[in-house]
Amino acid sequence: MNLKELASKLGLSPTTVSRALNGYPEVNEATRARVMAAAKRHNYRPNTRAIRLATGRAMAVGHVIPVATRHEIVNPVFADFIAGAGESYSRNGYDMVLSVVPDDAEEEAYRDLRSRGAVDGVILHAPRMDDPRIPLLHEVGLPFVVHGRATGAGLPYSWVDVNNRRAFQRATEFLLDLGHTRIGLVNGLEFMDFAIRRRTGFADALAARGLSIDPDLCASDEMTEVAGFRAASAMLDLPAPPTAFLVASMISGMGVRRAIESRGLRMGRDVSVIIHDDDLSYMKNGEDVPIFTATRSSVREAGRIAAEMLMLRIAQPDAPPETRLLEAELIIGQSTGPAPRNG
Amino acid sequence: MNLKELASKLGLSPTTVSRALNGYPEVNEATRARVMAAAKRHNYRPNTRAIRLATGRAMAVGHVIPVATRHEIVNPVFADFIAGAGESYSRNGYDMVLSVVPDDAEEEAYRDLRSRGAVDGVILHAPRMDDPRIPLLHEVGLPFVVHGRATGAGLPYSWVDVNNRRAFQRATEFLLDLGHTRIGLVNGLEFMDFAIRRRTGFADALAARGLSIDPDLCASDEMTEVAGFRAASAMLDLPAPPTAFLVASMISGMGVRRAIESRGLRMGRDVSVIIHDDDLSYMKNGEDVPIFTATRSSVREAGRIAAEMLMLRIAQPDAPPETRLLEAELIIGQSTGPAPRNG
DNA sequence: GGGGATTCCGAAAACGTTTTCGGATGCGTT
DNA sequence: AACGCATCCGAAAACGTTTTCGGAATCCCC
Repeated sequence: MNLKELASKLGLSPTTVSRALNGYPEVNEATRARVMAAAKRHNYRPNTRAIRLATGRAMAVGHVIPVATRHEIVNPVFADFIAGAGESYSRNGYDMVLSVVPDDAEEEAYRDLRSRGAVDGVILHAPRMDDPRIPLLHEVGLPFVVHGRATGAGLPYSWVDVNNRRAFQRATEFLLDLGHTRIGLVNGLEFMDFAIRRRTGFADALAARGLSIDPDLCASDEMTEVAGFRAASAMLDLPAPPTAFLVASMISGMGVRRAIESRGLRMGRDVSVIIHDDDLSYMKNGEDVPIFTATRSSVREAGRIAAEMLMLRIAQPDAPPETRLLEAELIIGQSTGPAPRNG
Repeated sequence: MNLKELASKLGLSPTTVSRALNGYPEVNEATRARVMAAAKRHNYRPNTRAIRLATGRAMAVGHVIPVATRHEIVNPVFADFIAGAGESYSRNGYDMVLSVVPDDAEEEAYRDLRSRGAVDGVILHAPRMDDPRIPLLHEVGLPFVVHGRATGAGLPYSWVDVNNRRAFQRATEFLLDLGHTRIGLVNGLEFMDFAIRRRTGFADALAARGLSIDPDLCASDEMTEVAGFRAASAMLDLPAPPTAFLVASMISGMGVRRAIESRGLRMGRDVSVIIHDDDLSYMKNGEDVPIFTATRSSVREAGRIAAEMLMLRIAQPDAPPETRLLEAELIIGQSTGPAPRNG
């Protein structure tokens, strides 16, 4: 059932039917009602392909996800962000298209999406320092919103991000208040912008108490269970091991916990741990009482917000960039306690 | 730069340029080369929207992911499957569109995708027993491939699945061979088809040794860390606790491990654990030597295969359904050992 | 009852491709 | 020289909408 058929069934022109369905004012309310009823009865749905060609809009937004060797982006955090964004899209009649490409073809993928006219805008994931994708997207004129920030990007752009610096600063202060002075940082990859900011927050809090970073107590790696285990193990085997850890994610945190417990130590008593909790639907940090003390910020909510922002930008491409800084809350769980007396 | 402009720049008709670029034989090789060169020079890319309208194909496949109350599908396993499928799609010039909808609107979402002409086919996720979506997709005539199987579906359909029954049967036999007789099953939700099959494999192996299932040693819940912890805790607190666990996923397994260790027991010595390992990129089961003994099957690979199958079906909608049963391998890690003498 | 404004609707162009149908040219064969 | 057959190319229709432009009623107001 297409527009022409529906129109002839109603004894109207396609023009009028189209206008009736799209809420244009220049159509009699009586005939509009008649058209609506007929459309519902024959469950007519306008052909997306034709709409897209006629209007010149794709009514779709893209997420390109690089894959393979270097750095794995397909992680649970990403999945939850996507889910949040997807909710916003479908509420607004947009489609979400995911483009999985080898990581050396990412820039090409953006150009491609743009010139093929497959999407109206994109979300940029996992920004790095001086991220080349930002000037690229400006150049090709594709509206975009960044999830995170990219230190060093010359041009202004829209972003939504968690206040990572502040979150880790507060977490560090909390540990310091408990008497911990040797704190291990199990960070994400430090070419990622968020990891840099977290490290800064960590360093700032230490500096404010006259302490400085011990390079032996800093690790930077993928946020996997195994990497967390490896990093924590190395630090715990030091002559002067840390009494507390600041950890980049829930998953890394599980590895850290395993390292602690496999040495016969108990988390929360012998060694304290604070993680960053993205509030993932499939990785809840406990039920009523949190397992880990954590800095928490829902990445799913961030996805919703980023999507809304992007659709707004698409509607008004010349509006000034919008930014949104989300504060993480510090929630107290069972994984922290006062520093042991004679560490 | 569109086709008409490129054609006039070359002094050719749009027809010829189109044919040259799409490899049709009725064009002189010399002019084809000239066209190709010009296309590359002006980096012309045909407009997807126009192609879709002209050819009547969407060159896109859909994944609808229900979200909200009932059952959370946005999990790491899903993410890895998507990544695998996405690789296949982009290699073949297909787009992947994700439709995130409230779970009571899932059927409507399929009808919508179909009648709007937004996709050429879909992948069906997380099939349940007597899944109503299978007859629905048959009815609306949308090519599809199921990830998993749905016991009770009357009509034939294409699927790719892991041999879950056999995997859990083998794992159970392995534990029995080690002398374990009280084995706890920490299963997924048992309205999901794969969970039913795993339970069957478990029961079959027990029955073959003259044992039967103890209802107290069976749990069925979401595959989260918390749920795994809860289930294992309950069983370990039984008067006659299990000496081994069979666990549905890596994440549940971490909860089980936490339950074991929080009781001062050691996994692999006091209590054995076998998990199912989907070989997730972000949840590797150890590096060189696996942490958990596991039945392993790459869900990413399953995604690749399912995508290939779907694109084939789209090309030949009348071909008979194709099926693909993947065997899981049993890999030995550090989480299993002989049953303790006096359990 | 004549004028302009308002209301409602339709014909046709446009979006950028693919595809059908046919036409022109050149070549080999009789 | 006539014919058939490849070979190569173009005009125009088609895909299913939206949108522009205009036209015919009807209404309102003096």
